[in-house]
Amino acid sequence: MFDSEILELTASLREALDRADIPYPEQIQWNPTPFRGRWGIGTAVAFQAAALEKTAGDVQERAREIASMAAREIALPSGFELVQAEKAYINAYFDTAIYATRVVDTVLQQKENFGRGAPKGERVMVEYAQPNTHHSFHIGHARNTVLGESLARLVEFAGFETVRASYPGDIGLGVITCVWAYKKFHDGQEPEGVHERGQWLAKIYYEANQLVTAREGETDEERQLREQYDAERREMFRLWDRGDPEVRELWRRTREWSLAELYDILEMLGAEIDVFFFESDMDEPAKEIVEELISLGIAEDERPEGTVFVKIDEKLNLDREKYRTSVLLRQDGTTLYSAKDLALAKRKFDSYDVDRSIYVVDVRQSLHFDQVFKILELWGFEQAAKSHHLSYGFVTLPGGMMSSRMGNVVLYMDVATEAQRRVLDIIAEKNPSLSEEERRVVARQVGLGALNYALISVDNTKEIVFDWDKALSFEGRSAPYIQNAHVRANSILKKSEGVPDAASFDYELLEMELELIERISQFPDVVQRAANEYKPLNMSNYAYELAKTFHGFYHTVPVLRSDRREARIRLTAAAKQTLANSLRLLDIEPPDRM
RNA sequence: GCGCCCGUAGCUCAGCUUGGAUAGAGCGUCGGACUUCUAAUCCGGAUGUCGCAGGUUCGAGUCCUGCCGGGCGCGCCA
Repeated sequence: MFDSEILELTASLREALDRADIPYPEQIQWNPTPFRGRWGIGTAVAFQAAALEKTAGDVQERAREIASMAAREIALPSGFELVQAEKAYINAYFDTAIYATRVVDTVLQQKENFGRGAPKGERVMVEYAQPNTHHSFHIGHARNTVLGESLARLVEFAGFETVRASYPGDIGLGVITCVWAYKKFHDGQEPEGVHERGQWLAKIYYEANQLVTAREGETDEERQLREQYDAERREMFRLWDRGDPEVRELWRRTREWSLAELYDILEMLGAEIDVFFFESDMDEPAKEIVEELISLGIAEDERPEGTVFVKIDEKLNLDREKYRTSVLLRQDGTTLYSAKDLALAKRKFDSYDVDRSIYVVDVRQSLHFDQVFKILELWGFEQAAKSHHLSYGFVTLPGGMMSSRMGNVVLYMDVATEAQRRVLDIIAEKNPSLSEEERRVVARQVGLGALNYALISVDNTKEIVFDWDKALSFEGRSAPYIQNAHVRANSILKKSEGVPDAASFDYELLEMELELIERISQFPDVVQRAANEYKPLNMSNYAYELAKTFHGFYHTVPVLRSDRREARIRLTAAAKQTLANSLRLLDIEPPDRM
């Protein structure tokens, strides 16, 4: 927020060093000073300068000399009240009256747009929420969706034109296995209720997989039956591939049940998807693309004896195996997911003018996406360089991996329901004055928020072992902690009867006021950083720090009954706004009461 | 065998991409603060070979190399 002043300061520092004929690196890096109760920036450039001189003396000693000389020589730029050397660091302290006013005024002027970046002139597509149909949405899918939605909000807010894409896996042998079992054992049945129906279908999926999976010590009879079932489902997949009307209709109907459930959950999660791609729609284009790749000499065709594949390492002339071989078509000519992802990527680039393409998909598919991006590169798509697989570790259970096929999953709906139930319990105890309606709203905001925060606030590279109490923590480092800060700010503002139009911060700010203002001022930079690194975790860390600072402020700095009432009301309003903006970028709602 | 990821306090994790001032949180634990702007909060105490070993550097939790431990992946599942 203080770019021009920092530029001026840097220029002044450069001049001072030039005059003394001291070498220094091209980039002069300023960092916040680490001292509490003071607000400024510092640089360690004196160390680098001393090292660059390469004289025989002690670098530490020389760095101190340079720092104190430079601090003396620097003309005090506007907006700073002091430049001084501390050890070998050159520190510049802000004129807090000027900056406090600027920060608070900016927030209150820009409101929900505070922190929004300038348009970047690039279009980003974020693909997330790719659950398979005929399964049910579990907590692992929730991690994916919340991560993707938060990322989409971040890149959009940072200034990218953003397209949200979902890519449900609505076809494949797994899907057909479920359709097969439905027809064979449950033909014509259909339970009431979107989620009941979806979960019922997921149960059939699980049961079907039991029937076609080999068990230890099975009898000949059992084995025969299993092989018969397996043949039946594969036959059904072939019929689907040929467009058999009856199979297609059965598939379409059951598919709708899963999609209805998905749409409902996406709405709960606040994810407004702009475009749905379906795996089944990529089937035909994928076949065409494979033919093109064969004719270009990129893919090799060994049908009917073998498959169609790309030997990527060989094409790239790598001597080590890294990207290996990607198989595009089965021996029988049916498409594999690699071929379908190539078709999807092409559609994104050609029909949606995407400059950057982000895929939020779990870490198991890392090799797959490395392969897809390399094939796109070989094929001549320059956007391949700006395609990024945002991988994340899976959500496991204390007993091990979740698997729809094995039927041991924690369903998102169950967690969401329990989360809201727990919030209602706490409200009953702590805030019984809330109306029924308010309780319902708060339970949703806080319950779902807590879960979202638990999923975002762990680095995407790490696995999450799902634990009910940890995922639904309402204390400490959690969404409710941050939401509570927002509620407290709101509560002060409700009693203040309006926010003054202007106020001066030209007084000796208390340590906690200063920290709060400084923290608020960092928000726009955090937005940019999180968006550039595709890392919602940065924002979740910031939101917690901001809330922590506000809670500290709340306890130690009186607002309404103080002689700095006007300034502090404005500061409280700015804090509330920044908390709200931060929470929204995390796909968490900021409640006014809780 | 090859590739990717992880290893920081008793537990769960930030910090590493951009090297910089005493390595931080939460949970748990011990002790304090509610007739006060909502205690889903705050304040204080205790706890660290930052996996190990080298290297680069004035300076390494952060960068490089090797090793150890764990996870995941590696031609017709997605």
